[in-house]
Amino acid sequence: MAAIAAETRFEIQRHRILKAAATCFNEKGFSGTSLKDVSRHLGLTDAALYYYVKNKEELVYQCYLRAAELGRDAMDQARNDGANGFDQAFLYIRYHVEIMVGDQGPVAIMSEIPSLERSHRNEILQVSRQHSSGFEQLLARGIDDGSINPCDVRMTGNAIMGSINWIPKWFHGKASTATQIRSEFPEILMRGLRPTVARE
Amino acid sequence: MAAIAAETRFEIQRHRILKAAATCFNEKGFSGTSLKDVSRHLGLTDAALYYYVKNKEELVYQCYLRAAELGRDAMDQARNDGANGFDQAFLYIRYHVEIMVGDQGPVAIMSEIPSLERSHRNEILQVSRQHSSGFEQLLARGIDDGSINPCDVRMTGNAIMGSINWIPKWFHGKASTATQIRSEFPEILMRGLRPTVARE
DNA sequence: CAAAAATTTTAATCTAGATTAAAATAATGC
DNA sequence: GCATTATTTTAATCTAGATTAAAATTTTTG
Repeated sequence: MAAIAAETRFEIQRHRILKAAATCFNEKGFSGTSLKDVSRHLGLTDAALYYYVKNKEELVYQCYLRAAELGRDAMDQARNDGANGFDQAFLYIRYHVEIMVGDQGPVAIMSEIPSLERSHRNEILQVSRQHSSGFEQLLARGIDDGSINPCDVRMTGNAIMGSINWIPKWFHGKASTATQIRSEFPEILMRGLRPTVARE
Repeated sequence: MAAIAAETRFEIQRHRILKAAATCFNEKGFSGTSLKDVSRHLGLTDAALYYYVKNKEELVYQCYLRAAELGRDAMDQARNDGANGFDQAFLYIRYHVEIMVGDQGPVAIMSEIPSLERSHRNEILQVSRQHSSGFEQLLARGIDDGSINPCDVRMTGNAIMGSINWIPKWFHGKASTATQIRSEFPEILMRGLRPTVARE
């Protein structure tokens, strides 16, 4: 992950393109955004994009791949940093939210998987499933170690991931809102999971 | 809402079309689904759809409109049936979830607003905002009447609505899952909002 | 600075998919 | 059963947008 070596001009530009594409995809969906939409964001011509990606499908694929990688990083980090299941889940949410609203820039939410070509689709789906089940495991661990109140981890996971995935639909880059999301969302999403105080 | 008068053949068919369209839109997005995709679901030709709607944009518009109306109904009902803020919010979630997984059939999540033509877009956006703020009001009422723990209603509302809106992305009609969602989601989404037991 | 390599644009082409008009078929009222 | 109306299909047309090749421009290197 740590790229000490300076990125080449090519890599930088490619990166900018992915970001612009992610913004557009989140707003209008994959099929709804034309390559002109993307290139306009960068002051380029649509044809120029082909110097960086093979075609439009490849562009989404790369966007989704990046999203998947960032998600995986968040998961690794959370597992590493958290002391128990609750903390790990909490941190995972924090890191994931950071990805959605932070400087890593707009991340494409994976909402048009069917548009990917078969092999790409399978790859993304697989990573995505690992991801969901990874989060469910954190919850399960928390229940196990007593840091999380027993619950249906599958449904709870779906609920929480949905909240996060939907963020780009209403968050449009306003800095103060980003701050709010960062500081409140982890608590909001996890507050129902604290173990109830034992009654004596 | 209660349509005692039998629907005409035309209305029935139109309704079937909207449902098929909603299914497709949720899977591939508005721009990603062709009219062939929709008509194939019904054993029709793409051209036949034009007997029922003016054009493709009108099709999304109708889908979104229907979603908005159902949402409004859920809100009215919840306000009517609930005794306090918490109950109303809880019921709203229940009714809304029912819309997403129940027999009213697939409802198009409003994820490609920008594709609508200006006037339609404004209308849908307006209804949608009323809707969000209506839910936030329920939460505020709950905080007021002591049935909900003080919290940021804006962020909490966004979190909850996101969870619900994302459902179609992972729920694909399996009856047992629908049952699970129905019975668990309202509790999952509201469990963090119960007022903390007063300490004495 | 000149040559080579990298990047971008211009100008076509090509295709999927929206849309329409006219023809064909099915349903309904009498 | 016939005439009328409702519905659907067939067969075009039309267009936006993806893609490509060749030319132009910019950047880098020695």
